[in-house]
Amino acid sequence: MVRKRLGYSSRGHRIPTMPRVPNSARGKRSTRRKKDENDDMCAMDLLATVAGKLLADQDNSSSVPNTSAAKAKKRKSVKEEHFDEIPPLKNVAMEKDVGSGSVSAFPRQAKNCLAENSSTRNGADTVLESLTVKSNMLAKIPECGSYGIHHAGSSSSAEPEQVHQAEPKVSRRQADGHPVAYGIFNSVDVDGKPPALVSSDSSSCVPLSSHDKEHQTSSLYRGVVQYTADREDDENSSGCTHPSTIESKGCKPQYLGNHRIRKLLASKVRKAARNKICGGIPSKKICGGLSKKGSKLNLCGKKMSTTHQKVQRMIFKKKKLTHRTSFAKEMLTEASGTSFAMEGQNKSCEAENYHVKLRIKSFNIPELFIKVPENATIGSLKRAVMDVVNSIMEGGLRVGVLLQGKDIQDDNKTLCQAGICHDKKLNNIDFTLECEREREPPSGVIIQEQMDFLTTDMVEPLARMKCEEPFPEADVGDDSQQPRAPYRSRSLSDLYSVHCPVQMASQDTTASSQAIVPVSPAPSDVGALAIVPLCKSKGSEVGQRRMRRPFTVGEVEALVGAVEQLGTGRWRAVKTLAFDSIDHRTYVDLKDKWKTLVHTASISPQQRRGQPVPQELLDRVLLAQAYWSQQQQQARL
DNA sequence: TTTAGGG
DNA sequence: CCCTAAA
Repeated sequence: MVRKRLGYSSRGHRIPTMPRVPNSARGKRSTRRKKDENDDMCAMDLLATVAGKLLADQDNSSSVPNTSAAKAKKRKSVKEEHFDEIPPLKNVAMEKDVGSGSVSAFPRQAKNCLAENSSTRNGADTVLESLTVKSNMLAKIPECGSYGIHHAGSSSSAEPEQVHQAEPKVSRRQADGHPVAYGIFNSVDVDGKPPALVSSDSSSCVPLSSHDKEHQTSSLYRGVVQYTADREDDENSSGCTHPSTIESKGCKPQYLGNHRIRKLLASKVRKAARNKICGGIPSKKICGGLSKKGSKLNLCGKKMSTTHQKVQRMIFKKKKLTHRTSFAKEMLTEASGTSFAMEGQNKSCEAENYHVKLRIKSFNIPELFIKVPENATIGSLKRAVMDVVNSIMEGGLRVGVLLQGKDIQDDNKTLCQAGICHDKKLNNIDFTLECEREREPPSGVIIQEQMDFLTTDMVEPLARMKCEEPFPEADVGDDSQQPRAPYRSRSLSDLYSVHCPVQMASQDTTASSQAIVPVSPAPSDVGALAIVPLCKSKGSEVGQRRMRRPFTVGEVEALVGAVEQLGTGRWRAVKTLAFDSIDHRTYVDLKDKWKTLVHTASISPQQRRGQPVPQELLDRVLLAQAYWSQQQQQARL
């Protein structure tokens, strides 16, 4: 019998008579995420939804304004609208110190259409088409990578969250889709030195992420953020400064009537969210000099307002902002000079190691749309902006690397392997900052209050926003080797080791993203996890795509062993047997992995990608696959 | 909820 | 990995 041949008999495997018996019922994650959407929904709605989610974050986090708590409570609603056309009329500059309010912005979704399409601006009043914000921001990046913003002015040092609270809340709903990119840093020098760090002076830092809040990082960078309006496309201007008018261009399909489209959209959203997430927009790229396109998020007012509507439906003005942030150019102290954000240099010649020198001068931020009533104060507007910015940052960031437009996802690959060598020209490298976090939007949210709040003049001295530099970036500078992964370290591995009996192969997950990503720690090893701060928080947003976590050799080994024993039709059992403690591997994942293993085993080694799986395991895969396939057939008969 | 497969 | 039809 086959069994014999395989040696299964020795193990006492039983023949699976019923391969498909489900064992336990543990569910994993639900698969269906988007169902909510109505068919009818148009893209706008979707966007709105996303935006709402994003906003929600803000709400949570934001809280009290420094100035007065009371005020804080009031909220204004800010909505973003999609008004496209609006050229960036005004720029609002936030001055560093000025006290200010925070403004919440809504990210625009890149997705499409939404906002952009609509071209009308509303009231002319509106006004802020584009905001240019210049501020010094300190962002902190929590360990997680989330950024904290500090507001200086306010007296307080606020605890992190507080800073804004007062601000109007923005309801965000959908944010998912887009990642928000913030420009956070100004420049990163490869050398690793962060440009000037600003200490948080007066300002207190407020971590964006509300949850984590605690993190404060040490180094802060200051940067100037400019928002320019760009569309998603904006190509990049290196200068970034140009505000572009946004027209509806970005939008593509406005209305998706079909199912298919919707689906697509949804998935795109999801993806976007994942990647960018918070922002909603697609990730932005950060390019050094070149601008990349900033993504925009749009929040659609419709949904958002739902709740809000409640009270006052104020008239909001819409603003569109796009921003690009060029982070503090000032900061660049050292670097200054070059316009490019990134440069590859050969400096390495020096020797030692070949280091790739990269400079990230600025990051682009997606467009933000804010709606505020005409009678709102400037302070409130500022606050709203701040809010938005904070919310964006709260989520935690993920850094992505694009080489010639292609996203390099293999975190284990060395720069050199990826084509980023000291001796090459690196004019095609882009970095993306994506917001990781997802939160649920509080639904209705606060809009009205915000309004009130607007009224008040609270101007708090938030004046400056400082952005701390995220570690990753810093790292980048330093070691050319892997720009992106600061924390990386092995948090994942650690986790694994803990949970999984199997040893993880050496995988070095360097990817920053991983580091950032929340990993659900097993209860037991929390400590290990700590390293990875993520904000994952509970639910990720709906749309988020899970982070890619390649199977390690150890996992493959465990999978193969389990399948050998249980067969190929009992994934739930396999999960329980070998991956019970590994939360992020669902039985569907195991099934999928098995599928790929079978495929991998059947192709030539040269065609295989990723970390090589020992041939011995692949042989077992084929054997087990053959054996169990036969068993299933017999069972059928 | 699981399986099983296509995408 | 995601998404879903079936079971």
